[in-house]
Amino acid sequence: MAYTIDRFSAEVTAAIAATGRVPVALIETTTPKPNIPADLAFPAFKAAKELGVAAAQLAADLAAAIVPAKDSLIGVVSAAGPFLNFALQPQHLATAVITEIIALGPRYGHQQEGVGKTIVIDYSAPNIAKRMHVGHIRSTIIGQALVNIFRALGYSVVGDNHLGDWGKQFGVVLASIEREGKPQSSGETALEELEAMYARYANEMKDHSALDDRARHWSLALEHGDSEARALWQWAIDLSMDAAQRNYERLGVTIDHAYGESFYEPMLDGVIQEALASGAAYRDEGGAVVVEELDKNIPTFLLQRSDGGTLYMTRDLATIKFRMDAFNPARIVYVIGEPQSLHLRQLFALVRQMGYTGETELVHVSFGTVFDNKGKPLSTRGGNMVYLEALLDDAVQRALAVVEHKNPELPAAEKQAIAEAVGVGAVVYNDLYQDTRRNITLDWERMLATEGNSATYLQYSVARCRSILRRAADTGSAPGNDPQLFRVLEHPAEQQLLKQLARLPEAIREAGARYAPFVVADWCYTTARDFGVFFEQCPVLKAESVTLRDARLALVAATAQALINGLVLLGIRAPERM
RNA sequence: GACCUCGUAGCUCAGUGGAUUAGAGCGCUUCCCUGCGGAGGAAGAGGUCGCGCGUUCGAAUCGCGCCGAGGUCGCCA
Repeated sequence: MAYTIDRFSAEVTAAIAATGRVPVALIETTTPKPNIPADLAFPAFKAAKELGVAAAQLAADLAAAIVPAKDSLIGVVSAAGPFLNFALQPQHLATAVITEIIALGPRYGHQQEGVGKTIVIDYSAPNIAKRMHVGHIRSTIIGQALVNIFRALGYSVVGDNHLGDWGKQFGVVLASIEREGKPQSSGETALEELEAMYARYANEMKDHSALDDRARHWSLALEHGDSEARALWQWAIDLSMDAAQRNYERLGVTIDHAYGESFYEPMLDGVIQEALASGAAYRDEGGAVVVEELDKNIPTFLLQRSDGGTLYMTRDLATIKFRMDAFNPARIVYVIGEPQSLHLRQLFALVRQMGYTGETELVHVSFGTVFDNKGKPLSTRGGNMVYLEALLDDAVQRALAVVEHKNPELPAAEKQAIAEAVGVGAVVYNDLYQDTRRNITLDWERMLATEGNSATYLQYSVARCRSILRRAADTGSAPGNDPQLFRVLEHPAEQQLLKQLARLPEAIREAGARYAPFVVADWCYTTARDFGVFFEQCPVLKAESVTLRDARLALVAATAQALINGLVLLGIRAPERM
């Protein structure tokens, strides 16, 4: 599928090549800054240097030599110093963009680059026996957005929820249950009790080695299939996943698999043996399996404890082997916090050394830590932890209050649904509107803002579009569908909006290439702003002519569609009205 | 000590080699409802792009060195 924006780019390259003045290899075009009145530019510096002429002269010669065909997307071609500028032909732009959005509907922006390739995305990964909190929301939300984006790019995406359901930490959970008894409550309350028990135990464990031994004992019992340990373990998993599932549903998160760390238990011996056999690891005097000097910047780490227990790293190693066998992916993407970047560098270095991954690309999409408004990291012990369910509930309550104020006449059920979409959307957007690598400060007011660069503003823009279309339908008019009609959309605000709509495919590609959902978020925001300007300057229902009205209605419909497509990728719903 | 991430307007962020005005939002100062949703739009004030040296015709952008913030570094995950 060649989108309008791609055809324009291809036509520009072809037009330059057709002059015979510049070798094709030297034709690189760039998107000019917004203040430049052009849509694509050819900076002539390199080519001019290569050809031994002045850049400005080359640009001027090319401008004179290029004559776009009548049906070309290329409009005005001009030289501005050393730059050769190409503008889109306004009428052809309008026709091409609107017809392709109408034709593709929900698939507008989707493409084929990933067809035939598989990507495994590892995300969310909540800890069993704990509530989900703001620390988990980032991986969950960013991961799901990446899943959506790569699917839109045509990849076969396998999402995997790598549950923290194993290891010594779980031994601590079991030991604390042994000591204090199993919580009798249910749901998040039971998880809250488990967390408190865990915290008490872990705290005392630091000074009492007997407690530490007991935790290790339970972790080994679990590994060895002890029935009591397994029964408690399964109970904790069911309890935790029920709670997690409620959060996932609200967030629009669906994860294909949830193998969890425990799934890899039977494979751990095998990978340890392979690591030893390959020479990547050795067993030291104490019995621990050590990997060292993979690279001068990779510190030594362990694959097995001296007591025979396995580690996070052991399970991650087995996980990669399993994923290669099961999915043969082109890439495996880990959506995990920045503090784990060393762990992943170590893991990646080891699997490459062992030859597990071949051509497969291993990627760490890291994200920053969440801090409270005083700049302190969120922690259960610090008493400033924010739990996901409570966060969502609070956001929805606030949204509901606004809906009640703005649109009191709506049915109660619809108001509730709107509040859910707006509240949850705000929380989601807070994690997606900026580069994920940054640390974020939990600023309640900023997060739940309904103005400016916010989810609410994007949803509001869609609602305004829908409102116009509803009113049009009420009076018997409808968006035009004759491509020739759209040629009348020559107003600067219309042209600006059309160009922005044309860029969605490009934005999705870039978001994928950079593992950066914020690129899509940014596109949505810019689109909403361009629509806002159009809305002020170009009356639709009261346009000067029926022709113009119907063409504008089509532009409004196309805007709503494209904006919704972008929001869907982010996991944000857009209510019909709000 | 080593390594990783980040440092752009009062605050939150885009901009990741190109065009004599570095862009948004919030906040601040003004303005726009006899037109489709004011959860909107327009205008203004506000910046030594952490600092220095270098590479280049050209650097917020690339390299090196400092400074500052956050993080990590064999038996947690």
